[in-house]
Amino acid sequence: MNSQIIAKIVRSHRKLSGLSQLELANLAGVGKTVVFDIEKGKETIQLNSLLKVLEALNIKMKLETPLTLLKRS
Amino acid sequence: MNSQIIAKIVRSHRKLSGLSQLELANLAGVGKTVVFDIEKGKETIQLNSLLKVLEALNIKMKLETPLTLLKRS
DNA sequence: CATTATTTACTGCTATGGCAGCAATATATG
DNA sequence: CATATATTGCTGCCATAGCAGTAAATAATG
Repeated sequence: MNSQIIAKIVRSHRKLSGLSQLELANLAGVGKTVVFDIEKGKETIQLNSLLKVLEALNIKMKLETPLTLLKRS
Repeated sequence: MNSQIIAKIVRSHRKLSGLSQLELANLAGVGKTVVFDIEKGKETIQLNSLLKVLEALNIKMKLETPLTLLKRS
């Protein structure tokens, strides 16, 4: 997982949901620049901004660990 | 998934790996403040910083989407 | 209990993320 | 083709993330 893959997933799901970047930004409660930057693969976006956008798109983040402990959504 | 859950996962896995926060920070190539902040549940951590720390702990981030497209690790 | 190691907290500093507004393309629609 | 909408790419500004250094508090060890 890296910012480029996140970019593709966000963009494709935004398109599939029929939202513009501005609409998604408003839905997620972030500025449009954040959506632009995420879809551009920016590595330095902040976690909360990314999580807001993912939540607006109904995409869940999961962490997969070698030890199968504490896996939560 | 939120920053509090990420905090718990990072802390528990760091402990299990026998690393201090400073050692983990050095391994991950970030400042010690970043590890402190992640384990404190800071929401405004930057994505690349988080990804570096997760990678150092061998934790993979995955995105789970309603449409089963583009799932990659 | 005393000593060491670790974690937490605080500091000032620098770099930059996030923001709105505007302009320029690019895309879609009639 | 003409118009409307969406996107990308700028801009300056402000807030703050990240940094190293230090010190205090906590935990671990002999």
